[in-house]
Amino acid sequence: MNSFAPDPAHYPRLLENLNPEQLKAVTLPRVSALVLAGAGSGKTRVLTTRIAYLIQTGQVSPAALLAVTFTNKAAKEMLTRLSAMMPINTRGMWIGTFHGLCNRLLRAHHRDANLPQTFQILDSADQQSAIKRLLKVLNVDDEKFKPRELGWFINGAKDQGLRPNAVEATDDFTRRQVEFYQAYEAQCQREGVVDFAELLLRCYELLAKNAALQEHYRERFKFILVDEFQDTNRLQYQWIKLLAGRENAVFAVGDDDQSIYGFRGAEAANMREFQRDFADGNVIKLEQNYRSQGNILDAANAVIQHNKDRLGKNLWTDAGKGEPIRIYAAASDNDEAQFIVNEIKALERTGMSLIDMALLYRSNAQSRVLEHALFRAGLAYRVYGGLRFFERQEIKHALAYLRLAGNPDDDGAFSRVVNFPPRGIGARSVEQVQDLAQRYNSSFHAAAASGIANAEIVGRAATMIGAFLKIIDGLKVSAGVIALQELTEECVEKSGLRAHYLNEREGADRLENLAELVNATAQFQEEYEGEDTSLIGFLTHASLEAGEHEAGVNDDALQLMTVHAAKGLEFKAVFLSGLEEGLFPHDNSVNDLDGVEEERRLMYVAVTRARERLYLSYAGQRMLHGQIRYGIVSRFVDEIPAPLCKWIVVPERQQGYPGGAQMYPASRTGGNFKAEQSWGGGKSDASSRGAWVEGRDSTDRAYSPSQQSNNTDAGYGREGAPDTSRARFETARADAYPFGVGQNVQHAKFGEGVVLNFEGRGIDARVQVKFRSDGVKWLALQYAKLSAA
DNA sequence: GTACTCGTCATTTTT
DNA sequence: TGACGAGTAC
Repeated sequence: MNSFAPDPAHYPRLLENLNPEQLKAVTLPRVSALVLAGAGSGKTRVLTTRIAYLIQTGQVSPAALLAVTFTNKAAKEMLTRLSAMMPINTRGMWIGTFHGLCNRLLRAHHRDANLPQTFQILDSADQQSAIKRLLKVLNVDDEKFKPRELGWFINGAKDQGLRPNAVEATDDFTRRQVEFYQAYEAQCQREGVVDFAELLLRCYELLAKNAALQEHYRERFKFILVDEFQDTNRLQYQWIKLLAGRENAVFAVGDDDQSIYGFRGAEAANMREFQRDFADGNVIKLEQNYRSQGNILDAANAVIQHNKDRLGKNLWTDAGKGEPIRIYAAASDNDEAQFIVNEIKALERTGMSLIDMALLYRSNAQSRVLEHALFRAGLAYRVYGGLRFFERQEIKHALAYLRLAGNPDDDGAFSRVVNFPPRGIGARSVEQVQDLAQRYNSSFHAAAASGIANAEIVGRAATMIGAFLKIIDGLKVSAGVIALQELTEECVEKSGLRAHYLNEREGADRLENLAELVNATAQFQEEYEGEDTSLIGFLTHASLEAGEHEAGVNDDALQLMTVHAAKGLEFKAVFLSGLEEGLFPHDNSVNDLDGVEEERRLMYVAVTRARERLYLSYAGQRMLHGQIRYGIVSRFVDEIPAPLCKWIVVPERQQGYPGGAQMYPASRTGGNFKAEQSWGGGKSDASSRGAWVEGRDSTDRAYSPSQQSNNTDAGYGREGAPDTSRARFETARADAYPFGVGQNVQHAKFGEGVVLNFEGRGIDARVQVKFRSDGVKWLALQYAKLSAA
């Protein structure tokens, strides 16, 4: 009997506690299927349980199955769960990221793929420098052709599966870009390096063009499982189709409502295509949510229902309604931050740990104000999405030496460290080497060597460059003799990196990281024992898994991250900040429908991260790009049904946050709102501070996060439920400006338009108007002849 | 080679 | 506002 034969004593337990849909998905026979898995519906569980089930029932051997994810984290998670479910050696199984699996295939068939066995992988930063280098060589104006944009162009084309000759170029600019793309490909090929997109495209072509290989792998992978299918781009989907052929079963799990990576080429439309191409009606919806309480889920459903292009899905839970969603209209960004701080402290007092709370925002720039407030309050926090370990400057430098040890002809690595640490090889000398390399059509290293030999490089430059070459050659010799860990140590030492950082004022951290790198090599050797522990293996690992070094994950700290980064995670309490038009949805997205729909999915993702408590907040004014921006509440807040929400009103705060009361004068709103208490003994003219909230709706109920103790000193006394938030902002704003947002106006020259936004005060006041024919414009109120229409 | 000044720019991001 | 890159001055 096979080692993967069913174990009746074991596998029924796998299926325990699955709901009917999950069970159906897990136990599907060998057919293709699309599993529409809503947020928190047990997606990963279904995926891994299916794998375990297939193996344990003997339907497939571990080797005949391929499961693909987007992130290393997801792949790892799958492997971990799998090992926990059944005694199995997951090593050698084809479970990994698209890039990881493609890398594996390309290494195995490097000849057929026309790559050196030791090909190196360029990460985004490496790719950028490769592009810059090429721009110099080709003498292209990098003002007109920006490296970043060229990168997008190239990656975009590759993500579509397009080689230069297949890219349609109807205008001159595009033609130039295509030319550059072609030159870039030639450079990469010459240097034996491959960027991320190339990894996939090259692998796709390998299988597409080589019938024998295609046949072999189709024969092998009877079951293909895809995670986060909505995030696949065109090329990735083609790759899956190619591997699947007609026979194999593709089990695709995804959620079109959580497609938030359209901007980097993901095509949620692949899900519809998949239904046509594969599913034969096998669509399973997982709609029971095990994460969030009812109100939160209802809010998420209500928001996402505003999107038109959906496959259709409605989450439900039997967990009960839970807490209302708390919404806070802050006067300013500082006020918002302070509110969040106070609320977090209050939650902490109820016994919730910081680690169970997350503070989310749309864009990274928003974190500063929040961090500042958290820091002042002495709350531990951790910001996700910073620099990753293998992306640090000193690490990249050390890796460059390692790469040169493996392959001295790696021009990217050569350029990076030829004069780092500084060894007197200036820009002139480097240029000289590059020119020679072009003339000889050789690598920088080879050009430098012959240049010195032929006395084309002379004097001081020759001495200095010669010394550098000597270091590289020495490392190369060592690479063949000593183990990876010693080699790394030698790199750090002989390159002079260690000495350099020893002298640098802020070098201590860098030295520590370099020591950590040496540790990482040791760890790598251990972890991958018996596998490819070579230098190349480690370098590949470094490019493909840039940041698995997550320090301090276990500390009890509040988690700060963008909404994007929060996808796939869950927290007891979620604070979603900056819910203002222009920020979320972001300005750059509001002009097209697809853009707004993706933003709305982002909102959906954000909301569904919360298990028990969800706080939404927005600020009437915020510092952005060094200027004060006046915001109105996000449309997404309006899309949440009022009965699910509780509006939190804060009386004047002890310290007083500038811009609060003054911004929203009481005069307009009638002022029958009176706070009954003063919190913390400050001047408590709450009528001016709170006046912009319509008093008639306030419930005057004391609020505390626990709902157990009244009126904690977190400082919130009231909750109100005004009709709509947008209206409130307009009322307030009407004092400062003669027009309200949303109001139709008439301009002498531009004609009819609608008011979108305001900026500045007094004589600086400007108004943003969208005109029917002339688009969106900012007009100075002082000069523009605007009248109400 | 480094320290400075100036200009520019400003979603989201994994591999 | 503030980060970063390019260019300039020593």
